[in-house]
Amino acid sequence: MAAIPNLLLAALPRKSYAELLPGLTPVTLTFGDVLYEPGQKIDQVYFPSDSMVSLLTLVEDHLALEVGLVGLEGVVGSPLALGVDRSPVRALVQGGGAARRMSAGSFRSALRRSPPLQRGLLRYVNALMSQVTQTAACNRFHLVEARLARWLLMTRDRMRSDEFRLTQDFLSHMLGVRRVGVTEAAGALQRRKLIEYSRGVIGILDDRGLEAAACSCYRIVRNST
Amino acid sequence: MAAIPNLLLAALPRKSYAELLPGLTPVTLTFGDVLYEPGQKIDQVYFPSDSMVSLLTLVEDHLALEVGLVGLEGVVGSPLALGVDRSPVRALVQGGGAARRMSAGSFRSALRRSPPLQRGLLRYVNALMSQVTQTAACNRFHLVEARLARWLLMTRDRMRSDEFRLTQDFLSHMLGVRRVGVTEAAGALQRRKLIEYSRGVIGILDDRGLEAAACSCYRIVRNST
DNA sequence: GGGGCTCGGTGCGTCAACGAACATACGTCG
DNA sequence: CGACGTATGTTCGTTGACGCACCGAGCCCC
Repeated sequence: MAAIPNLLLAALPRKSYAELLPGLTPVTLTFGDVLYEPGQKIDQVYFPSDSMVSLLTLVEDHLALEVGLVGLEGVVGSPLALGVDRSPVRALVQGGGAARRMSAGSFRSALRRSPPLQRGLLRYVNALMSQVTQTAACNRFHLVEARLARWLLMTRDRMRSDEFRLTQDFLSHMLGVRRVGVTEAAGALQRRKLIEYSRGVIGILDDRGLEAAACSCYRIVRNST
Repeated sequence: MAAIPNLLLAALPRKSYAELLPGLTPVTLTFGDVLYEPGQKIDQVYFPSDSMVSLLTLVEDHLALEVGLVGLEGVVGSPLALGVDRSPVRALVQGGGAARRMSAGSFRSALRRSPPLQRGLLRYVNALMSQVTQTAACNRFHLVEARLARWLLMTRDRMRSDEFRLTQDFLSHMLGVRRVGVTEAAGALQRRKLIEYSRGVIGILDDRGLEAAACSCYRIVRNST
C-alpha cells in the first residue's frame, strides 16, 4: 500500500479499480532485475508506484540505449494493451521499490471488461510513444552532458528523491555512451556544483542549475506526460 | 482502386470493410505535402497504398529527424487509435501516390464499431513503436553511410520501385545530418556502384550490395513488420 | 594485511561528423 | 543570351566522442 499509488490505477473509477484489485499483487522490484528481454513473452505487467523501469534497445552485442522510462505514471508491458505479447525491449529495474504486478491473462481480460482501463492505457501508450520519439531526437542531437542532466532530472521526478544509487557504468548503458563519457560529463556537472558523485551514489545539489544544463527535451517530455 | 491496397484495410473481414467504405475517400498525396505539424489536431487519417509518409520530430529550430516511415502497411494518424487527437510529429509526404482518407470522426466511430479494425490498428501501433525504437538506436550508433543505405532500401520496399525522386537536402533532414554528409555518403555508395545519383533522382543499382552496406536495422525492422 | 573486486578518474591517439564557405553543374525564364 | 535558383561536390579547420590502456581509491573477505 504505497503512499502514492500508480497513476494509471489511481485514475480509474472506484468500481473498475475494485474489479481489478484481486488480480493485482504487490511486489518489490529490486535494482537490476530484468523484467523482460527483447523478443521474450510478456507474462506479467507491472504498475510501478515507488519504482522505476528503463526500457532499453539492444544493438549488435554490447550496445544498449534507453528509449523510455516508466515510473508511477505508466505500466511496464504496454504491448499487451495493443494485443501483442512480446516485448521489443529489455525492461530493466532502474530504481527499486514498490509496484503491483498482474498476470498477462488477468490483464487482458481486465482490459476487455473495463473500458476506462483500456482508455487510460492507450493514452499512456501514446505518451510513451512521444517519449520514445523525443528521446530518439535527443540521442541524435544533444551532447552527453545535457543528456546526462536530463536523465538525472527524469529519474529524480520519478523517484521523488534528490539522491539515488547508480554507477557510471550503468549510466553509460542508458545513454549509449562509453563509461568514460559519463565520467567526463558527470565530472563537469560536479565541478559546476550541480551534482555530487561518489561511488555509486549520486545527489542533485542544484536542480535549477541542472535544468539549465539539460536539453529542452526534459521540459518537453515532462509537459507531455 | 489501387492494385495493391493498404494492408490494414485489406486484412479486414469483408463485412467490416464494407462498413468502412463509405467513409473512405481516395486521394492523391503529393510529394512535400505536410499532413500534420507537431501539436496540431488530427482531423484526417490516411491509409497509404502507393504513397509513403515520413514521421519527423523537430528539434530546436532547423533540425529534423525521421522516426518512422508509413507505407501501405500502416496508417498516418495512429494517435487517434489511442484516443489522442494531436500528432507529436510532422507527417510529411515523402513519396507521392494513392491513399485513402477518412475523417477523424468517422475513424473514431469506425473503431468503436469494428473490433477487427481496432485490433489491426493497435497491432500496427505496436509495430510502429518497434520501428521508432529501432530507429532511435540506429541514429545513435550507426554511420551515416549505413543509415542512408537502410533508408533507401526501406523507401524502395514501400514504393516498390528501384528509382525515386529525392534530393540530398531532403535526405539530410530525414537522417538528421548535414546536406554535405549525405553528399559524402551517397558519393561513397555511388563509387561502389550500389546506387546512381543525379539531380534529385536516385536509382538503386545493386540491392544486394546495398543491403550489405546497410546496418542490421534494416532487416530487423523489416522482419518485425 | 594482502588479494581481489568494483568504481571512478586520466591521458592518450583516432575518427566521424560538424559548420562554414566556396565551386561547379543544370534548368528555366525573362 | 544571361541571370538566377536549385542541386551537387569539395575543402578545411574544429570538435565531441570513441577505443584503449592504465592508475588509484575504497571495499569486502578470507
